[in-house]
Amino acid sequence: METRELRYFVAVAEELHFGRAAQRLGIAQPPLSRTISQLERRLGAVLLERTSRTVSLTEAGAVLLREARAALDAVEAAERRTRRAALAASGRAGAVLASKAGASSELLAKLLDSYAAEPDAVTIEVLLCGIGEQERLLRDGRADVALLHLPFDATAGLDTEELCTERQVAILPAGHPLTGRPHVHMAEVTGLPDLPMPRWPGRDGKYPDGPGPQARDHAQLLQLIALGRACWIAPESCRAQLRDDLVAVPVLDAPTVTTVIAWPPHSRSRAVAGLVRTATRL
Amino acid sequence: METRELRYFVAVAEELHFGRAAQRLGIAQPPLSRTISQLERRLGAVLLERTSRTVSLTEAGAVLLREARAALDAVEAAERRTRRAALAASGRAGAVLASKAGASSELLAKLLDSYAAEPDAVTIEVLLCGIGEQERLLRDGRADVALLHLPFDATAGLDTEELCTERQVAILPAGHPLTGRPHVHMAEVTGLPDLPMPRWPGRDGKYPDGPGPQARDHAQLLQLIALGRACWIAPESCRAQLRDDLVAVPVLDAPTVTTVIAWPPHSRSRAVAGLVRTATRL
DNA sequence: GCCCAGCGATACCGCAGGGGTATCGATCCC
DNA sequence: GGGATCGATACCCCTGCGGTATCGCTGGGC
Repeated sequence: METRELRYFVAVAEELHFGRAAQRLGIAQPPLSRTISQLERRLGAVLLERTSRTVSLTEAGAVLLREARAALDAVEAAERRTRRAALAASGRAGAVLASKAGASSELLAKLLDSYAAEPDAVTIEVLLCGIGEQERLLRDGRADVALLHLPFDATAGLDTEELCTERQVAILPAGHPLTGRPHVHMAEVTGLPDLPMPRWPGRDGKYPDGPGPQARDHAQLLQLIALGRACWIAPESCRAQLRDDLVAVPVLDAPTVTTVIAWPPHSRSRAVAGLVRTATRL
Repeated sequence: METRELRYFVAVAEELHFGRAAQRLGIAQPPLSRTISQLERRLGAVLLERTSRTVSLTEAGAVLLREARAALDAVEAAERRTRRAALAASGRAGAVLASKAGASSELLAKLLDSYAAEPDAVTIEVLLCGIGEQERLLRDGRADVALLHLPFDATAGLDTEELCTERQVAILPAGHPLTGRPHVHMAEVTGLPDLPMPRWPGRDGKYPDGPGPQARDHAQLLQLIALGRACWIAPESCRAQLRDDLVAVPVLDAPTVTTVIAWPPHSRSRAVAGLVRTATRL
């Protein structure tokens, strides 16, 4: 199977429409139809059920969609990592570290400082990204290593080392009645009708249903809390970055957050190994 | 990048010889040279250092070799799993489970029995394989799920669930002085000059250096022990399969062995999910 | 020191196959 | 029933992959 065939199939499987898929791929519809038929013949499996009005995935097609995405990610990763290795050899950027924007910035700063002091340190490019994006970045080679936060991020298929564990705090607008308390419980925070939890967009860019306001990033989130429209629960290390108009109160029964450093299991380059070693020594 | 290019590159990178690589690929040498040059030009990276006598990998080439193998495994897995899904849909085999030959056969039997009793059970094909082979089988799609034994097998890049933990026993020939003891310590077993540990072939098929006799599989191993030429340390569940001329003695300070069920993280099919669920309930 | 063997690169050719246009056949909607 | 929509088919062109012949370089043998 060639990656071209996989790319074509993924396009059709996602669009469920040969015409649109062909447009997306920048080719005409007939060669696309032909390629898919060839793929089906070679695999000995019907991948798509076509009536002349609708296209739908068969069981085997669903499997191939899942597997093809993974395989294409791996191919893309190979390409990106090779390019990066060539740059590294010629003295340019060494590795890319992905971290959630706004999270654990002090840990990140300490890590980068300590690593830079290592004798064989290379340049580390930092890629700040959205929630849950790190796994994809690692899989398709845009990043070599990432900081994840359990239990929020999935670590399936990644190698990890634990770095630190911390409790969580509730972020509330200054002046809210609860801010006078030395600590609170989950139920007291999640049950506030006037301060619901904001909703985050999922991977598809859509917001889940619910009562809370919509927030796209950290700045919006903090703004919403300051405006008295929402509250939030976050690792206590975020206290260092809090604005004056926000107050953090420890939540006694919130799950603790563990920050881990993660990398794709088979690709432990010198730069990644050095970063991991430095991180575990912090 | 097309898989054809990756296959070609891997062949050259492994042979470090264009002629032999071309032969292995079943093509002539010139198109191979051309394809590699094109690949290098497109990546903007020198992958191979050629003098007219020798070929060697550059840094970037080593990275691509590693990544290309992973990517090709993923593509192969996509192909195999799709074929299998098509067969499953037409009522044939449902999933392939890999397990070390001769290991934890009672657990395996219980698992297969319990799973078969599930309402939505499909046919499970069992693939008995050699030491350390399971990871590769899972990665390239020849197997969907495997039984692994920690700390011997690597679980990097796999999702796992623990099934059971057991102590280890020393396997000795009947009549050996230590067989009268209720238990022994590691040092007493590993230090026996007359009963060294057998050597196993690695992934490359070669035997490591050392004093012990060479063994290729379980039967040979047991035969060697019965002959008084070797001893072995194994999980205690293997007692059930022991021949009369062998004796198992608990080893107090041997590391415990944990059997886990493992599967590739992104591909949790219905059959795999069912097997895992059944296994954790045992 | 010269020549030959071995190896990768280059030049050139033929054709399989990937991509394009035109069109057909089927289905849904008004 | 006619038009619109969509995937499949027929046919053509040309890219690009693979083949053969050959070159250029290098190391080793005499």
